[in-house]
Amino acid sequence: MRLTDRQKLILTLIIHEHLQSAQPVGSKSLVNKYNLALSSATVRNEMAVLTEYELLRQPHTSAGRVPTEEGYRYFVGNLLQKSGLPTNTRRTITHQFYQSRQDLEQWLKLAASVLANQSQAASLVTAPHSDKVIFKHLELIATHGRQVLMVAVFMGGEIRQQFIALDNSISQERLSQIASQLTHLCARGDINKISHVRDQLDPIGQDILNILLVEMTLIDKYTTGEIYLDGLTNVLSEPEFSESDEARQALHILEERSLLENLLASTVMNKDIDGIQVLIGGEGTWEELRQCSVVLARYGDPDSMTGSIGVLGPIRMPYDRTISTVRFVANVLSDLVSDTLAA
Amino acid sequence: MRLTDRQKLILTLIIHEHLQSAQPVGSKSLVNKYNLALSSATVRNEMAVLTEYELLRQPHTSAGRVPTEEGYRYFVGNLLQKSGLPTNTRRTITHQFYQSRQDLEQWLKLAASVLANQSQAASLVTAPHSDKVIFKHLELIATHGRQVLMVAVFMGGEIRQQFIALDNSISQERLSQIASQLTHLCARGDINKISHVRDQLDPIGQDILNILLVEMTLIDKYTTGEIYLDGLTNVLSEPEFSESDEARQALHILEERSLLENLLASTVMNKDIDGIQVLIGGEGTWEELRQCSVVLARYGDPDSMTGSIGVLGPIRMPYDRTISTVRFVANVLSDLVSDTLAA
DNA sequence: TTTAGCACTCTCACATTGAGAGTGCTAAAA
DNA sequence: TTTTAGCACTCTCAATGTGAGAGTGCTAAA
Repeated sequence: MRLTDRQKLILTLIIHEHLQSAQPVGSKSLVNKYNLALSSATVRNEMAVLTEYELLRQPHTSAGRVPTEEGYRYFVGNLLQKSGLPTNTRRTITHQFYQSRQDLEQWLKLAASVLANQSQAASLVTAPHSDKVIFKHLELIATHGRQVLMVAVFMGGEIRQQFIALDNSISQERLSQIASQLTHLCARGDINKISHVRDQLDPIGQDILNILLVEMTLIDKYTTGEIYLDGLTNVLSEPEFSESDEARQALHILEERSLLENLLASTVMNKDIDGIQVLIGGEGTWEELRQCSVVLARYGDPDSMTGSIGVLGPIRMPYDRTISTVRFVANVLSDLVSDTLAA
Repeated sequence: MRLTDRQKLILTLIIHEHLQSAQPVGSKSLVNKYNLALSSATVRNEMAVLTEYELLRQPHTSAGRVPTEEGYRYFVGNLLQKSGLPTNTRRTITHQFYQSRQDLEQWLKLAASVLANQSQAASLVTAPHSDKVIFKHLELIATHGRQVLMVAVFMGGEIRQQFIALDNSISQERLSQIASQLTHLCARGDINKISHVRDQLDPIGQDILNILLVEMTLIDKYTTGEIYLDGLTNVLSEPEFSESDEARQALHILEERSLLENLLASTVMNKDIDGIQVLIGGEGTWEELRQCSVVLARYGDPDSMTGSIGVLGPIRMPYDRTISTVRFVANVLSDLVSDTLAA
């Protein structure tokens, strides 16, 4: 399927027009609005060809044309030239980041918020995560009563923590001692090796080791830690989600963590050159995303820790703008993270 | 405004009927459905009285009656007898909790999930928080590069933590030393006292102390830490939220953390006997909640740490069921928390 | 290859209509 | 005094019809 320049132009204009109106686009109105040096009949003929190619679709026999998912894919893949964000937008975003606290969590929340606002859609941001989870350091902190906070640090700076309830209350000194012992025994170890040190521990140490092992299994299994969401209500303003049923389906995937993880896991693999991925209409795989598009990127250092950021909105989405925003925010996050993680 | 028993019965039945149908309830259908030993005319007369009292409302001149917010309030306040959850539901819930990991965070997430599922509405759960924030223990954990995780533990078991980026990379040993020094200097101190110890610290210690002070101010200011939400998409299935605009407004309050905190803060004060609060239709104060009702309870130990749990749904809500569920989950959480926090 | 012209199609907004459900009122019954 | 049967009236809602408007495909001429 090779399109002539004129066909490309018409496809582009139809997408552009449909983006604003959310209505089918007719030949006549297109010619008028964009002052084309063509008659509507010619445009009609070209439209017929594009419809033949399944890049356009007619909702009804005598209605205008609407881009198909395939049409959007062609547009994103072939017609969209890489455009940057306006300078003042970039400045605003950068400014927000450097004004926030020097805190990873703040940055991630802010990233989600910026993405949601800029794209007027829902956004998601995952914390950076490493493939290699090599244990580095353990800390046990008595909080109150029998409750203890266990913090495990892994190479690369990733941490996992959880509250645990011991059988008896133990002093902070004793806890620190156990933590130090475990840290030395397990240092630089992977999961298989670590289970061998159990014999050298007292019962409490063994309990904690067990929990640590569970946690390390989890960190291996779930490729993402915390997921930050924002702008969920934005998608409700889109006309395609005025049917609350459609909206529910779309938001459900964001609320159900396991769905979201699947989505991220399966798309993380095949990046295009830019590291930006655009998933349009579920691509036949994601039933819940049939009405949605997702723009994803990874940030961080591919050699150590990476995380994902993304925007979820209706298929009728301003892809150029969204892609630019996602790309820019990913770069900002990469810079911030690699900066603080550098020795 | 004193109602006769018959008026109370009719109000109850209308609410019950409207709960299922989401439609205005007419006199004739009410008599038929519930086999009342009354004629529809009599019921009509009583309905007229209740309408006079503004407990019922007529959407249109010749339509059936719908309960007003005031009607629901009367119902919840005067007609609802305290009913427990069915035994097997209680068992299911309890089972889920005791099967989950012995971890505060898991419990809170589970509580949100249980509330959302049982009530088929949106739920919120805040972590337990104490009014008195007395510093107890500080831990500094090197993660990677210049990034350090600071964990501050307060009396009662509350913790606050954040990543901080130091100017230079520092060894874990040195960090532990600083943490220990700060712990001793600040132990049992409140904010005002703590700032005096600054002189006794080296520059790095002073930096960290500054951040600690900020964090302690924050913990004082924001009365709630983490907030767990669940079941946001549930409310989208209700017919009153089929207008996506209504739905957006309702969900927005849950998404915007500051709004949510205001809501919690202002309602936490005046409890009814049971500790259960029911906020119907925003009560004139909460514009965003005009279409919603919220059922709130506190859990934990009033003398040390308490948190909030709640359910947000449409005004046409099964209050008896929701209240029972909220009460039960609050009790379960209280038990779990006080159990692990006991020495 | 492009375009003007034309007949045809389909949606959408709007008005009309009749059935159904509900109400209030009045006068009779309990 | 309270309840009820009966009746006229009101209002919604779904179904139906209608005409304007926008769009299409096709054909024949430019």
